Amino acid sequence: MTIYDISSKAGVSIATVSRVLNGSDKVRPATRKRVMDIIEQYDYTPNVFARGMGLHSLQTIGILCADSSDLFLAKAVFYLEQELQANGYESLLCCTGYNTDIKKNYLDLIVSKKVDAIILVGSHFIGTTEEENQYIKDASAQVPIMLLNASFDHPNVYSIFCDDYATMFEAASSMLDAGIRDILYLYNSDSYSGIKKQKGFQAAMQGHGVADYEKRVFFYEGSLEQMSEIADFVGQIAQETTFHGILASEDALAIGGIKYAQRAGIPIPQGLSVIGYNNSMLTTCCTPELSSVDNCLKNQTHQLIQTLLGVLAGEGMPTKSIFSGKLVKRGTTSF
Amino acid sequence: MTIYDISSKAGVSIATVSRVLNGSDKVRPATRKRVMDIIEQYDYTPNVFARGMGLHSLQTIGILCADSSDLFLAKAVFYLEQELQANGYESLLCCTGYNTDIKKNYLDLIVSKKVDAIILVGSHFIGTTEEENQYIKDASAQVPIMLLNASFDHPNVYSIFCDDYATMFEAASSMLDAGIRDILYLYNSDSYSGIKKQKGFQAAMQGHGVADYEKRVFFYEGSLEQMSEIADFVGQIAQETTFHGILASEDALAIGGIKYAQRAGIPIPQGLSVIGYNNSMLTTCCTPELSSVDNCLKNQTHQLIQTLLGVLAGEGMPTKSIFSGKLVKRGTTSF
DNA sequence: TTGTATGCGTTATCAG
DNA sequence: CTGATAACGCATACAA
Repeated sequence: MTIYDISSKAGVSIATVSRVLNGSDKVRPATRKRVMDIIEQYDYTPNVFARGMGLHSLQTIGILCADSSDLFLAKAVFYLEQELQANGYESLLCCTGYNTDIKKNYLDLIVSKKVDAIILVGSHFIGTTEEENQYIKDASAQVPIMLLNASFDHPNVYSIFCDDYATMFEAASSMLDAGIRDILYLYNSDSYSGIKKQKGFQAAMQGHGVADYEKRVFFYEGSLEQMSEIADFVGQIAQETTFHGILASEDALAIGGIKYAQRAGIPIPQGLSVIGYNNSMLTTCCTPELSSVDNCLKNQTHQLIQTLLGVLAGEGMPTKSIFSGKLVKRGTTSF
Repeated sequence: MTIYDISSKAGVSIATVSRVLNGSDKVRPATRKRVMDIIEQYDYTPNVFARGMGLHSLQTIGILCADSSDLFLAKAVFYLEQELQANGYESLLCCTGYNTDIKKNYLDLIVSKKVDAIILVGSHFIGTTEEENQYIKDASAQVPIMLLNASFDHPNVYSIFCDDYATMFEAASSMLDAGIRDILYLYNSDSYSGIKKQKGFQAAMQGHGVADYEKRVFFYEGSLEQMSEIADFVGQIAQETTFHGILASEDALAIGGIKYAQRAGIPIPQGLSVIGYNNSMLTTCCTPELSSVDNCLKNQTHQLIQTLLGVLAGEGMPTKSIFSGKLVKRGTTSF
């Protein structure tokens, strides 16, 4: 079934069929109905390739993320795909892994697929040097780039993110205000957002006059799927560092802290306060349940798609949309 | 940049450029090099739409799943995407949700996108009646259908799954053999795989001469992200049913059981044994850690892609690939 | 081994 | 409002 078959069966030209297909208002209702009937009767669907050639678009958005099985990223991808679908766009998903060099290749690849825009999910795609980010500039010359949970200043690049610095600053401050000054900071990523969080923590500690805060920051290298190993890690730290609070850049790390405390017989939150980040489903898995920072992912993804639709429609859209997270208090904190 | 530009710059015809592009061996090495140099110099990439029209393929596989943020499905999607990517295929992701009617529309949609094959992730796509599954038959007339964690007999449909019946039978049997006969079975899905698991449980109970096993099966309706609500649910059951073992069709449900026990002051595993399913990251979040059934998802996805590649290459491939899961013993069981 | 000509199924630009 | 026709960029059968 092609547009020619339909046109001959309906007794019109292919141009008219095309107009009906694309919802042009310059078709007489009677003609439209006649064509529509044939289309439905034969269950005709336009060939996407031919359509792509004409439109230079397939109504498809490329989604790049490091690891779609990561709790946070998976949720982001899910929300994005749902909203895109609702607006008539398909999603081409690419999982790049965390290797920097490979990301560039994937971006090139997906650009060559003629997607209408590209969404970079998570802050792993933004490096600290100009050179590292050159590949994003290059891609942005071809197609709009949307950043979720990251920020980058460049034409045709739109950033939607949570102000992780301020949010972590507040989380740390609330713990400090509660009189807990010997806080451990656990993190596992030096991504754009990871660095912001850490700076927020440090600023809060500094602001409260805590001197040795730099020695209280620990990087965890292992997998976030093995909480007991994270607990081991915290246990090692505990041998040479005293702490009564844990702030983590990821819920999983915080859970490792809780597990350590349970092993060591430290009561939570009396002997140790713990705050996680992302407010994921993990927060309700442990006992007591984990207080965590909600970075309002759903709002972010919604804003991102709205911005994207605006950009594609040629409207002027904000280059940056900044949200602020908030602490969701549960059983691992008493303040 | 088109194939015409390259051909004129290289002083050859577009046919030769096309041959170079497609790795035909009927090109003189010198000519090939000359063309390749121009291609690289101008960073030329063939237009995917035009190529698609010629080849009737975009080297793209459609992936349908109900919810890509579900722990199990997310991992499956991740593994699949990685392996497809490694074999030169792109992934078009669609999250359908759990509504049956909507699934059909999505499948039609993705078929119309001319994907080379479709992977249905999870058993939610298979119904119990012929009529429910008609949409799969229809789609299979157009393109190969791959089922992950489900089974369906039809030409051009390939099933890769874990024998959930036998696996759950064994898990239940091991608990029964340990002398625990008052077992609670928790589940949250009547999908193909969900039914198999439940039947496995029932067969084991029956085989061990437990009479009232049908009254010990409970369906949980709520979200799997709120473990405390699951714990509430288990608490309600406990008011009228005695049990010393819990078998769950999902890790999250099992964790709800653990949380209930912690609240009620029941020691695990002394007073209650718990076994989950999927062996997800949740198993290491709780204390004690959750014994769970590993359904070897990674092996399944690998086998699926191998089968798919074979099918696309026109080779004869097994219609069904069946794996068997195994119980990973952790702290919530003592046998 | 290379070149020519044609088809692929649309969309879009003109006339009418 | 409708129809003819020219792109669109590539693959490929057929010629040379």
